[in-house]
Amino acid sequence: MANYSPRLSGVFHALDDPTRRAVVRTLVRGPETVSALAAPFPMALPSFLKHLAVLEESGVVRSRKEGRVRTCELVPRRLAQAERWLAAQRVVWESRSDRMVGFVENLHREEQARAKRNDRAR
Amino acid sequence: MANYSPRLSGVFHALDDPTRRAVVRTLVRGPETVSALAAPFPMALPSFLKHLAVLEESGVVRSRKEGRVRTCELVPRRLAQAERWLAAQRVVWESRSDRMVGFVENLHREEQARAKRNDRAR
DNA sequence: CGAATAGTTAGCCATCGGGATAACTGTAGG
DNA sequence: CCTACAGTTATCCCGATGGCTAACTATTCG
Repeated sequence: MANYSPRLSGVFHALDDPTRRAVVRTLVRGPETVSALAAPFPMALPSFLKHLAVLEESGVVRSRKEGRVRTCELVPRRLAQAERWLAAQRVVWESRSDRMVGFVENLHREEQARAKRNDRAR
Repeated sequence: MANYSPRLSGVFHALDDPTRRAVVRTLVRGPETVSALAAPFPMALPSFLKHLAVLEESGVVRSRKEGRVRTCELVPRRLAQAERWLAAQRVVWESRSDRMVGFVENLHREEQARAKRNDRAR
């Protein structure tokens, strides 16, 4: 198995901050410049740039500079990896729940059978 | 919109560490005691307990103590919230991609039309 | 009872994370 | 050319995180 994936850590870390999630929610609608992205936030630009750096380092965002303007865009692949990890856990959990349901149904059937036997024995 | 959700931050933060993800991967298969969970990891127990504390504080894991044994179990709801957030972003991205495809196809049609006009004009 | 088991609490350390300011670089535009 | 604009870099501050050891509590079992 060996599921140590540092990439996944990077993505989840990138998403653990409200500012960075807000940036993602903007970028899913299309590319934006740095200043356009930064505008809604009450923090200084260098502080905001650190968030962008985290997003880029995690691979969630890519950017290129033309003239003095840097344009950022989303890279959906990493988000998809995180989503798939969560889905995989859910699938295991749900399959277990199914077995639990089966287990409980078995208990019920056995209970009925026992009741029947007792009935006949009475 | 106001999507600041500190809960989501907690969940993503809980998942940004490989040790904690490994714990989740164990717990989706069913409840476990603290020592059983800690056994695979090369760290001291108090260090491991901090990870468990993060998982519990985020609401991803719940635990109860019977006698001297504490048993942990997964709470799937929080993971589901994170998964839904990711899915929502993907949906927006994909709808945009659809529009982009339409846009490019339009460009192509216009290009063809222009070529035709030029053809006639020639 | 006494020893082993299962956690827990307390405190120490180094590094990281999110914020700030100040000063700088490079590109447009008038 | 020179000013305004869009980012960038360099530091600093401080609280949070992830690791450790040591010492402690509370069960269980022989």
